[in-house]
Amino acid sequence: MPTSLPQLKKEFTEGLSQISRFWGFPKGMGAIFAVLYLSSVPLSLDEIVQKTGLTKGAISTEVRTLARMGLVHRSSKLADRKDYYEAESDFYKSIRSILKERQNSEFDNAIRSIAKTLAKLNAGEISGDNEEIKFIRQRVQAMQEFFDALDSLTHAVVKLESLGLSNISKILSVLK
Amino acid sequence: MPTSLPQLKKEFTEGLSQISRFWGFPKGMGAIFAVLYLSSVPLSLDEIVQKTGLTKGAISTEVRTLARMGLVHRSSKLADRKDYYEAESDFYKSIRSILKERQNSEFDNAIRSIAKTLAKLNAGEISGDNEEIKFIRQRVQAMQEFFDALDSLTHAVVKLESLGLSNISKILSVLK
DNA sequence: TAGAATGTTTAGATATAACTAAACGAATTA
DNA sequence: TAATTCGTTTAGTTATATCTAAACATTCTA
Repeated sequence: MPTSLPQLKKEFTEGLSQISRFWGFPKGMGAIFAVLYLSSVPLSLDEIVQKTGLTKGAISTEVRTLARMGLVHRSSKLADRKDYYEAESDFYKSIRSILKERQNSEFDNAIRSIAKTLAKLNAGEISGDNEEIKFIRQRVQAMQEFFDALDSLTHAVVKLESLGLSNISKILSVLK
Repeated sequence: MPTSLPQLKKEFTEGLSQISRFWGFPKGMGAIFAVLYLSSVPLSLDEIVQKTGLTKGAISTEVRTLARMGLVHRSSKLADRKDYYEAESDFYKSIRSILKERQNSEFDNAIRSIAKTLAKLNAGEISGDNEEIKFIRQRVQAMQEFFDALDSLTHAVVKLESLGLSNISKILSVLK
C-alpha cells in the first residue's frame, strides 16, 4: 500500500531529529529544520508550532540558533508582521557558516587554554621535576599541533567557496 | 611566581574536560584522558580514581568507551592483575578509529532512514499532491547527496593512512 | 576453601538540558 | 486608549545523562 505524504514527512522529521541529537543539538531543532526543509514556502512561527507540536517559546529560541548557524533564514512579508522562516538548502554554505560561528565558542576558548599551558611550559615558568616537565611539554605541544592542524583544515574548508564536499572527497581519495 | 606542576596539570585537565563536553562526551571522559595523556607510565584504575576524583564505576565505563574509540589502550603487567591504561598520543590514528567506530552508530541508522524515504519517493509509492511530491523528492535527494559526500569524505580520510591532518589542510589550501 | 584484590554492573542521586505554560513587551489596529 | 497579534523571556517541570555508592562477580593467594 502507498505511504501517505504526511506519514513520509513524519518519518523524515524523526530521522533528522535523531541526527540532530547525535550532533549534540536538541532533537526539536532537527524537527524544526525538517518541516522547513520540506516546505516550498516560508513558514510562520505558528505554522511551525502546528507542524511540530512544540511550543512557541521553544521554537522561538531554537529557530534563533538555527539562524545563527545559517541553517534557516528569517524573512518577512510586506504588510504582515509575522516572521517567516525557510531552510537553507545549500548545505555546503551552512557548513561554512557553522564553522565560522564556531570561532567564538567554548571550544576555541578551551583550545586557547591549552595554548596558554604550553606557553607557560615553554617560558620555564613551571616548578617541579625536570624530566617530567620535559615529557609533559612534549605531550602538550603535540596536542597543540594537532589542534592547529584541525584549525587550518577548517579554515581551508571555509575558504573553498566554490568547491563542493564531493569534490573534496574525490581529491582526497586520489591522493591515496 | 612560577606555577606548580600539579596546578598546571589541573588547568590542562579542566581544558580537556570542556572540550570533551563540547563534543557531546561526559566531561569526566576528558579528565580521564587528560591524566593518562600527561602520564609517562600507564596508570591503574585506582590511580585514575586518585587523580581525577571520580569513582571506580564511572571510570570503568568511561575508560571502556575511550578504548573503543582508540583514544586509550589497555595493558597489563606480568604477575599483576591490575589493568593499566595509557593514552594514544597519535591523534590522527585516533581520528581514523573514531570514524570507523561511527559506522554502526545511531547516526548512520538515521541516515539510512533518509535513504529509505528517498527510495519510496523514487518508487512512486507515495500518495498525495504531485507538485509537492516533486518538490520534496528534490529536497530529500539533495540532502542524501550531501550525506553521501560526507560519507565518502570520511572514508577518504580513513584511508589516508600515512598522511597527517596538517598535510591535508595544506593541500586543501593550495586547491583554493 | 576462605579471604583479598581487582573490575563490572546496578540502583539511585544529582546535575544538566529541553521543553511547557504563562507572563510580558512591543507593535498594530480599531 | 483598549484590544489584538505577534515574538520573547522566564519560572518551573520533565526528561535525560552523568556520576556515586554499594553489591556483585571473578581471579588470585594463602
